Amino acid sequence: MPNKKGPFKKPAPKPAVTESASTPAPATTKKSAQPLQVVRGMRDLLPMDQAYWKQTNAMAENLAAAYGYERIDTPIVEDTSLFVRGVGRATDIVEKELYSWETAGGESLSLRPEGTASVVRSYIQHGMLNLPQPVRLWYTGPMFRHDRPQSGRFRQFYQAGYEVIGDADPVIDAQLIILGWNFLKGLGIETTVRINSLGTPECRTNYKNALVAYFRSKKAKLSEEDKKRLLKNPLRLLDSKDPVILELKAEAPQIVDWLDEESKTHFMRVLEFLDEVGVPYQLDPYLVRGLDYYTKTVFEWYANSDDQELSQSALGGGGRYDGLVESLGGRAATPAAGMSLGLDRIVSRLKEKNPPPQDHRMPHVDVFLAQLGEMGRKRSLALYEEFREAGIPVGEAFSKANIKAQMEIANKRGAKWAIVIGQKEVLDGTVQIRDMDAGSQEIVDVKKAVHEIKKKLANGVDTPAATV
RNA sequence: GUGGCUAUGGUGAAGAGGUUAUCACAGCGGGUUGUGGUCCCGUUAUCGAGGGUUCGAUUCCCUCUAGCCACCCCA
Repeated sequence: MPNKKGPFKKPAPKPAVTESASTPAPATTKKSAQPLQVVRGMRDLLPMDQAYWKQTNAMAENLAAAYGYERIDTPIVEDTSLFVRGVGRATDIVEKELYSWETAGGESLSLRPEGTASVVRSYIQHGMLNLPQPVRLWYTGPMFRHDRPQSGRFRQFYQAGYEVIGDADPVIDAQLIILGWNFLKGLGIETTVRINSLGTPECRTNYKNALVAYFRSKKAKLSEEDKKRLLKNPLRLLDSKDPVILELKAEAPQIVDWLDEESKTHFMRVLEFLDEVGVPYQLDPYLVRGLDYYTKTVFEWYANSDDQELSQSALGGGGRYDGLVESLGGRAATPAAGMSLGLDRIVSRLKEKNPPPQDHRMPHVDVFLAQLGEMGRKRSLALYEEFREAGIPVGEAFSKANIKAQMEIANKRGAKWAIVIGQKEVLDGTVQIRDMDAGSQEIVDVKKAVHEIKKKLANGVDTPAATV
């Protein structure tokens, strides 16, 4: 629609149509409509999975602190040209996966498909080159790619990324790899890094030429698809699964042989650093990555798994991008490197490793208030505040009248004590404290209820914390 | 974007061209009206949406939507 300003724009009042009067039509009006559901490739992160996300996000934050990264948040929406110039026009990410639209003002905007371009833009825009170098920044948030959904592949997915801008030393590359490796290891996911070097743009061009020349000589054997790729992005031929290519690949020139001395040394040193720390890696001469900005080191983490199916997709990746700052308008050539981790995939691994309990657990409380009658309910409502202020985890089911139902909930929530307040207790100014394990009850002055529970909590054996 | 497979209550499953669509778990309500974790009973689906074939479709066909798998590619 040409005039549409955005998804939240209130629709202009239509000339009175009879259908829905003043109230918005409830979903139940017509049963014939397609049920409402999430947009393709999008998903809800449900309560039952939040513990895994929390754990993952905590890891991201802790490692950021441990390695000296500062948090940065950039907008989800950027000028389309940022990604065209940054990620590369001919990449799949830009060519077919970018969520782009034109605003009423005629700007072309896009949802970020990755984080690095934005961070570099911010680095340039805010003159971070005047900060002590290198600048280490980390971020986390949703990314968007209009891809065909599959398991572990969403159109909105989450990444945590770490960027080091302003330093050319190979130790930076190595430490990024170590960080990611520790990230995954800390969550119980053992990985191996696949690593390669693309060299400088010059090496890459030379190599590309050699590669094109090689495949040209075999052109007769190539499929139409591969011929196209030969023209557009010959490096992509290397990760083709086409058996013909796989066969030809064995004889094809390898990038390592085309690296200049400096790139070669850089690469060797990265590997030496990895050896030093004992991070397992695997040289992969065909690892290319789908973003144009990479130079020299590129890498991806793959889970060590006997299940080959699952080990197909990378859990994260990154590399050096020495030319990006300059190509996005930075004043000087500024070396940089970074990496990002796929949180959705990590969370799904975590969940596989530690399946959630079958029964949906309600949040644990120490004390549960069970009330009877209107007076009891009022007194409980007030007492609830006392417990809350005292910092004692307390639960309630004030909307239930039936005490049996309330006791059931108290039990489900793992309360050690239930406090029963009915009409009788209100009149006496007391409460009954029921020990849920023993089944015994005692009568206590209502004013001493909180104090009494505190005492019990203090000398009672610490209840085994019901985590997750 | 291309091809294939799938779609039954909140979840996981079973089912047959035709009177009340089966089972388990969860949820809610109850078991004579002030007490839990066991037990018993009740209750929750116009079988993804739209259309077609048929006397009749949830079951057959088409389209759409979504998920999964492969390709493409990546996180």
